[in-house]
Amino acid sequence: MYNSFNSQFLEILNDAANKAGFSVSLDESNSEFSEHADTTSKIAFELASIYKKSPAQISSEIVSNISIPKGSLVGEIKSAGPYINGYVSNSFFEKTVKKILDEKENYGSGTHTGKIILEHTSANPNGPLHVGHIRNSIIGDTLGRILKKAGFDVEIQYYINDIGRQIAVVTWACDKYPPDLNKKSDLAIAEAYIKANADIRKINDENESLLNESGVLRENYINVEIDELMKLVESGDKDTLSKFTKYVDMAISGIKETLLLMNVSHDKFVRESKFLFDGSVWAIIDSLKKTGLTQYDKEALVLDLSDYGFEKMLVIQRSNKTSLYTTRDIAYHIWKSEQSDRMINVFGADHKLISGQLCAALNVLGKPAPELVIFEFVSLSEGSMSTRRGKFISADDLLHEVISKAYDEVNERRPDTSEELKRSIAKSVGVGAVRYDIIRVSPEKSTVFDWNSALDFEKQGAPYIQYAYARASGILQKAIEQNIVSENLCEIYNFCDISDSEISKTSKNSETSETSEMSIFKEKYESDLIKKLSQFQTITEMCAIDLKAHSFATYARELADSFNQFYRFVPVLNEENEEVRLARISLVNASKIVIGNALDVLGIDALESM
RNA sequence: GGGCUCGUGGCUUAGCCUGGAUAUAGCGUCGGGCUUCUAACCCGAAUGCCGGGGGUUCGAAUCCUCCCGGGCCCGCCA
Repeated sequence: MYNSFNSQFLEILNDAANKAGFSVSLDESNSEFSEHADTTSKIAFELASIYKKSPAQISSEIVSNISIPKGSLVGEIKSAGPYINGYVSNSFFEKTVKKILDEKENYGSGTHTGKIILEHTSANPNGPLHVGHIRNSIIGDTLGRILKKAGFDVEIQYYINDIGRQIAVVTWACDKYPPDLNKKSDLAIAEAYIKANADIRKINDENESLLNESGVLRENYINVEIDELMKLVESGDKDTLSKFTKYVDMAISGIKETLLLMNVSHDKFVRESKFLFDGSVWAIIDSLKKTGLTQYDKEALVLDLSDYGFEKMLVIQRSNKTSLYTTRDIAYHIWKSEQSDRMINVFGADHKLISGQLCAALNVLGKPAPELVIFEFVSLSEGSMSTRRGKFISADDLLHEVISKAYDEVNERRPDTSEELKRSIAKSVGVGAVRYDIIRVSPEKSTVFDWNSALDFEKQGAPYIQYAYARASGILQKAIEQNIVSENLCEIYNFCDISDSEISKTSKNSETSETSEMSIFKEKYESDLIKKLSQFQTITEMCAIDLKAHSFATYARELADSFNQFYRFVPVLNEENEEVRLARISLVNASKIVIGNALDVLGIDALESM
């Protein structure tokens, strides 16, 4: 509804500016949110230099030519120095609430079109997800939900490295140290992987000390065996391949369990090996050779990307003729581009260089490159996390600790509720707290994980928003119990019914109106809340276009804030006037719908009570 | 060493792309509010040379430049 209001504002302003003698054509970029008004335009600044007048003078000249059509969502337009401020009309409020009640869970959906393949998480199957990985998962998942809400057709993929060197290490490791089947499968894989890496390091260290004496570097026999495994798997050796697959599947099933716990889902899990065995990797190597930009460095095939600002050659095939992640990734992206209009990848900052090279290589081949959402690292106070070295905090540990803390909280507040409900609320609150805490910070900020702050979920975080939803539910529940409204909450207040087409009809040919229709919503807390509700779609689309999930988190918090203030100051069930009471119940219902939609976009459970 | 990125009250953080009205919010601190729809709530107060210098501009947290500090990357790993 805010979108409609704003475009009407711009239309009126455009007419007024032309009438005042300024030749302009205003679009969305000429208005913005403002703390001083419901919308504002800075167009006077732009016109000032052209017409050699002060911005304030231009602003007042435009405003004196304003004529607001009857029935408009715009109630008033004023100049404030150089700014031109727009305010909603009284009818805006009832129309907004009505629209929400009509559209329910579809309220706020955008009209964007196009197929997007969004890739996120894609962590190596060598262990459980850690607190760094889930920043990727949560940013990716939330972004996916935002894009879907904005109207895009989104397919979410997890790209599984199932044949790379690290998986050869996993396979070697699990052969030597069989994974403990009593443990969660991804953790069991990690334990073997960590031991194997320790073995490799130990031999390397020993070799280095021998090198000091003899000057000849001995080959690390484990690396030799791992190289052998890679050659076997690439040649399609059945036994080796089935071992790789077995361990990868173990890790992935554990990872999926963690993702499920966090409300993160993928539509497809795509295996790297697909692009090796269907021959596309070799086809790409051939195509790259034809560009004339490749050469051999020793036995390895390398690609010259100096035209794109990359100084070093990009290796696309090892000297032993096995393939590399980079090359398989090029194949993957070409495959994705063939079945989508846009590709978006969520990557950690460590992938910045390689993904830049990937885009350059795709460009060399004349293929579309993905859009990148890069997030900075989550580290530990003692340094970077590393699965290989076993230095990480698993997502499972974090989630279980937070859920357990949430349980204590619920137990204290609602000692009488059933054990089952308490556990369910704790899970929703705990997961929500983790998701919100991660998504609220913009991705380019690097962070240091700290148990104290992780467990001390902020007051105005997910539980705050969930609480606002639960409060709305509580009022509606009571309203039904008291027989004020029917079970299905239908037709509880009869809002004036003016369709949008009637609005635009009147806007063309009517004179300036007094726009004096009164609104049933007279309290400031009501109108502030409704204005926030009306912004849902505008905010969602802004976040979708900018690929900024964290801005949505801010909006959701502000929305809850507005509702909590309304709740505190405006009586609903206790309101004496029956008509006003029904209107407020409608507003509570509308708030519940919009907060619920916001929580859904954030992947956080909406709770009827907590 | 080179490239990328971040630096905003005690702590965490929005705004920066696209310069403009008193710089956003939370935590913490201090003070107030439950016989009224769940206090996981609400209200109020204090706290900022927006890392530092220089520049562009009528106007800079925002653009340019240099410097300082943190993070990431610079593998025939992914």
